[in-house]
Amino acid sequence: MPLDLIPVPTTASAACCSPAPGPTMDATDAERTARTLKALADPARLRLLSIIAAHDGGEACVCDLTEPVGLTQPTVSHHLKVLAEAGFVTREKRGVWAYYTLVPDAVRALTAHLGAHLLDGPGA
Amino acid sequence: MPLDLIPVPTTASAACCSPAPGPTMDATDAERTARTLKALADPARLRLLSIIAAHDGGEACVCDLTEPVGLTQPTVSHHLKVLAEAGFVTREKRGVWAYYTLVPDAVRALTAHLGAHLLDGPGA
DNA sequence: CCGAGGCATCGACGGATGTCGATGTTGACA
DNA sequence: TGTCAACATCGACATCCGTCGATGCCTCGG
Repeated sequence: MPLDLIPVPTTASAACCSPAPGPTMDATDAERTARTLKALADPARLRLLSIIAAHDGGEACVCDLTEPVGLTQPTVSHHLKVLAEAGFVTREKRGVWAYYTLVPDAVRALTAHLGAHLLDGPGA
Repeated sequence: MPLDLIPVPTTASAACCSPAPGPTMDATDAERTARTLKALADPARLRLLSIIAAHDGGEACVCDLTEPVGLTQPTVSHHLKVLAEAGFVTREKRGVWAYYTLVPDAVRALTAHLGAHLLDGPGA
């Protein structure tokens, strides 16, 4: 595109609309990070993770979780599935019970990723 | 409800359904944290924050943000409002332009809060 | 005083999400 | 083998959320 076709802002008094000095988060990364954050952005799921983390060994079965959060068993199962798909917990079936275990590295990876892009960003 | 009406699990072979050893995140805190996380759990808002953080001084005006994210101006304005209400950015109007500034402490507070409840939880 | 431009708000629409009851699946035990 | 219990899946519903076009507000320049 010819540069002389771009209208020069003759009345632009101050310096505004600079393109973006440093590199920013690309669309793919933003989508992945947003999906991971969505898994955490729910009161029930936060409480479930907190209860699991409070248990010895960082694991708990569904029957430990249904009553404290005040939701039905299918709903709790659904939330645990969301957390598992996001990588925050792993599922292990022992006999009749299903034990969910916290994955601390998933939490650490998320917080580190946010910090890298928003705090110690390459542009700062 | 009379306790003797509760059927005793005579066949409960293993130890399951323990109440919860350590203290967990209460409902109010979970709701507040979830609301803050929801503000971040969107690809457009993550990119907006990233672009703002990449600018010098951690501030940018709306005209800097509309084109990179590929959304209309009203949509960008809406996302910025969500981010401002969650405390991640502050708005300052200079002349005709509105400058949004990143609040790093908001990001740090969130990640620290998550870590405190899910990693170095009081029960671990 | 009037026009232009940057930004916020409004109203509406489609899609995603949380919740439930009902049902299926699977393992333990008699 | 049949029954019970724990958990997952399904279908349905209400609600929330992201997006847009249209419009209003406010500031600057003429």
